[in-house]
Amino acid sequence: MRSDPAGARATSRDVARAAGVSQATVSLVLGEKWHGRVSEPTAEAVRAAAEQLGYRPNLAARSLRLGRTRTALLVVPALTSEFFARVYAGAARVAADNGFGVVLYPSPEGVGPAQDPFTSARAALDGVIASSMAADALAALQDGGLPLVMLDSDPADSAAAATVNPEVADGMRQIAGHLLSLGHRRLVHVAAAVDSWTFRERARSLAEAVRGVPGAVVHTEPTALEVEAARAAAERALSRPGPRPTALVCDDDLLAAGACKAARRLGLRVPEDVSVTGFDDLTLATALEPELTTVRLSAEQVGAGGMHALLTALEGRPPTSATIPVTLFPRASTAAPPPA
Amino acid sequence: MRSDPAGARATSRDVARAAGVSQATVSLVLGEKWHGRVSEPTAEAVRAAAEQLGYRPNLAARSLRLGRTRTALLVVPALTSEFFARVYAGAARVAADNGFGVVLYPSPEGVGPAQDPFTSARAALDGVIASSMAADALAALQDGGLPLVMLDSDPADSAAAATVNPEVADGMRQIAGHLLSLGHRRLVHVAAAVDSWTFRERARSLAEAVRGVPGAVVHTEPTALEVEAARAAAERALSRPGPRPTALVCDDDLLAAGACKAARRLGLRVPEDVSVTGFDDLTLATALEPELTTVRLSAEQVGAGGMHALLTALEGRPPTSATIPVTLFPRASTAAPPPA
DNA sequence: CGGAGGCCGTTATACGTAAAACCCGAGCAG
DNA sequence: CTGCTCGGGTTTTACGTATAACGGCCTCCG
Repeated sequence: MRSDPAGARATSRDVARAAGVSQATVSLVLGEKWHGRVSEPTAEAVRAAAEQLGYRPNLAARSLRLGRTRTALLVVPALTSEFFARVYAGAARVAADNGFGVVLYPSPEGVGPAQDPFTSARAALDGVIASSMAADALAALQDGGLPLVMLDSDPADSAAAATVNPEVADGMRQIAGHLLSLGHRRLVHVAAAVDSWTFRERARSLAEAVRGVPGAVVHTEPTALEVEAARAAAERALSRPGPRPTALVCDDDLLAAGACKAARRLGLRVPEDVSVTGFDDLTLATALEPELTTVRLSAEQVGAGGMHALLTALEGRPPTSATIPVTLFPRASTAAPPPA
Repeated sequence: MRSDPAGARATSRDVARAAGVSQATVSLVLGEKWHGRVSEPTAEAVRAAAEQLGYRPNLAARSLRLGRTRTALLVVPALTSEFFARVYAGAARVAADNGFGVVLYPSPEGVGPAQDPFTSARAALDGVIASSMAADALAALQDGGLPLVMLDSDPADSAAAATVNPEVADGMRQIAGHLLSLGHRRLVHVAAAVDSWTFRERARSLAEAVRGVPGAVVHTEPTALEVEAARAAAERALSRPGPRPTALVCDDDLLAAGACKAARRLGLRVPEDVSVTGFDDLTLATALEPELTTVRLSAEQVGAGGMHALLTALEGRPPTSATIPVTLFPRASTAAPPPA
């Protein structure tokens, strides 16, 4: 219900005039804290006037007045990834439950000059949640002087901030265990060539797991985070001289899709000739054929945990450090290696 | 570079004090419009003080003062879809080129009470871009009194607003033409059971195209927008009594993935026994095997077009109505039907 | 020598809201 | 009768910024 000639939004003063009260009364009534301060008939008149004028509070003015905004900024490296969309969803849910909002800032990859997240966010902020950021990007965020929560990032990058990290090392250990116990010994790590904590951790954990098994080796094949790049990388790895690897351990489900394509192009069947594993358990994992053996890493839980951590930080409590468990989902893309 | 004891952010007045000038001068200098009003040494002193104090303008105060915010709200039905992430990317790019920002509002599907996008957005807004919204949701957005641009929505829902629509009807016509010319006559439309303009348009266009060819029929099988639901739907369609359909026309790539799984579960090969087509050309389309024949609908262009339309609207010019062309990408998931 | 402009700032103000401080009349206890 | 409380409001103020309006001082020209 709006009414005014478009262009001029109604202010609380307009509502006050229409209801025959002062602006302060309008603020009290609509702020829901008028009990015992305003009589019911007056309150009702104010609400009616507000409704009739289509009044919406000016958020800028409110933020300015209150000094806090009940708004968090979520910084993600890329939005096109389902993973970060899910992180957002988790954070937004917890935020909504606590009267907060979440504004998204996809840290631009080359879009103009490196912009300042705080001003580009276009909203006044109470705190920042940064997901999967490299150390330098984090440093910039810390200069904001706002409470900071790091998700999926190296705890060493900022000892002071709260962190929420999925147990990726454990996940990779489970994948390695799964493959090794199936009898695989020659593994390829189709590794995301991205400088971030998660991927470093995945590499470290895989190497460690393999090191514990005599005769097992892992060759690392780096790739960009795209299906085609992963296909090329996997094809390289499968075509190298010497005995063929029997398992492709991919840093995420998208790369695993590329690996599957590589196998097929070389005339190899998955999983009979070569096993493939993913990571994250996105929609893609079960959309592919065969369905991917992967590790489910609940991005929603990461986002939700991040928002919780931020809320406790905003209450002045000391930074927390949470951890999100992961689960192996053995599916159709892995099997025992072919007989030598 | 921040310095103050955390908690108290530096204001322009603090900078002024540090630089030995008035607050107005700080505003002039940092506003880049000081030429001929402030001497170079003074300006330099201000900039130095600002840097040293880690000054960042208070966005709420600035918005309040200026009355406009150079910020647009993008309302999308769901963020987990790569499609909308791309719409955002396109809009954000154009926005950045024009000194604007974009704040995202994923219209929640059941998250608490139907929230008001304008207040939940947490930012003061200049305009709204709504993507793929149903009529009732659009009506709510129009009450905001802000310039509105509709993407991928029924132009009839609001004659007044600007629209940017991909030529989905043309896309579906191309898909139908492709299949019909390959010789297919018994089609199934694996149709998204979502009340929105695009999907209505796709159904309409497909029906129309088939109607023009004697002996061609299309059976509609509705499904939720999920891989598993689509698989079930496609399995139903392929198992119906009577001659088996030879092509599954899916409303988007995700549904096509489900259709492929259905075919495989029934022992049918794609494309030899049954052809499958997608829509949108997301990453998924080329991650699958076989790669999907699909229609590329540039979500980036839709987003970019939406932002352009909003910018012209903000200049007071009359609402525009743009259209985004689509292109058929014939790939490996379609072939001639098997001989009867 | 006086006034008209530049030049380089400063002072003052408004944006819309929330809330602290204040105010007034009525009821009520002492 | 006086002074206090209390309900039901109003007046006032502050948040931080951008900018319009104002004004000293120096120079230059008539």
